[in-house]
Amino acid sequence: MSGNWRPPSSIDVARAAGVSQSAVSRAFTPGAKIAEATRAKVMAAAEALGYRPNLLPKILQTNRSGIVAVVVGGFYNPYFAMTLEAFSKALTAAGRQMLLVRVDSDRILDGVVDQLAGYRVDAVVSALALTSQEAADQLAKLRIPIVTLNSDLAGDWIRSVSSDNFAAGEAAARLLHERGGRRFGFVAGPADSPAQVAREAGFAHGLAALALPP
DNA sequence: TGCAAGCGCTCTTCCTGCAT
DNA sequence: ATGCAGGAAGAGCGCTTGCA
Repeated sequence: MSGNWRPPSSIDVARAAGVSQSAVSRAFTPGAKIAEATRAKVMAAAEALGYRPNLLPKILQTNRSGIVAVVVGGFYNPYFAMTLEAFSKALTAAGRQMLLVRVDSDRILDGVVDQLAGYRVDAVVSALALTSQEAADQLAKLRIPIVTLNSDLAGDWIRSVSSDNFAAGEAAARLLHERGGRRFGFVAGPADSPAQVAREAGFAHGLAALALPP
């Protein structure tokens, strides 16, 4: 294996086919005007060399990669796997590709914003929450839309699917009380999870409203 | 159909200023 | 005079696209 090896470029194909590099580009561009004979020569040369167009320069020019980053915190939850499968099918059907990014945190994706910006992804989808305004601003500056869960941050480039965790906590306290419960415990989730904090606060508030000890 | 500009980034080369 | 560090400038990457 030579360290200097590189895949064939459009220039290599052009040289082999006896046409210009731009003719090769047109041959691979759907709808571009090019004589059938020229296209056939280009395709034959491309086949012989094993040429496949490099998408990176296009990303360079258009600033659009066609890639949607999906950020996950782990695969321990079967719900994530099911969601991923459905999501990747939908993306493929829409002519997009999926970049799967795993972060160490189970709840917060702020730490990978730099990385995502570097890949020039078209959008970010995550079940993790975006918690810092700084990270949100960075994505907004690059005009990268993000769809996330349970983020309080708002902006033109952020869409968040949220549940009212505080109200859910209150409702849980009320329901348990209605079913005859008199002494309550709370099995808490991770302390750095905004959803967990809101649920716990809502639960405590619900108990207080019922004049019950926490 | 070909030429050439331009996209954003990295790497290399060249130049300048400073310390020894 | 020499060596080093830092900054500026230019080349190169592979492709698309406007124009001739």
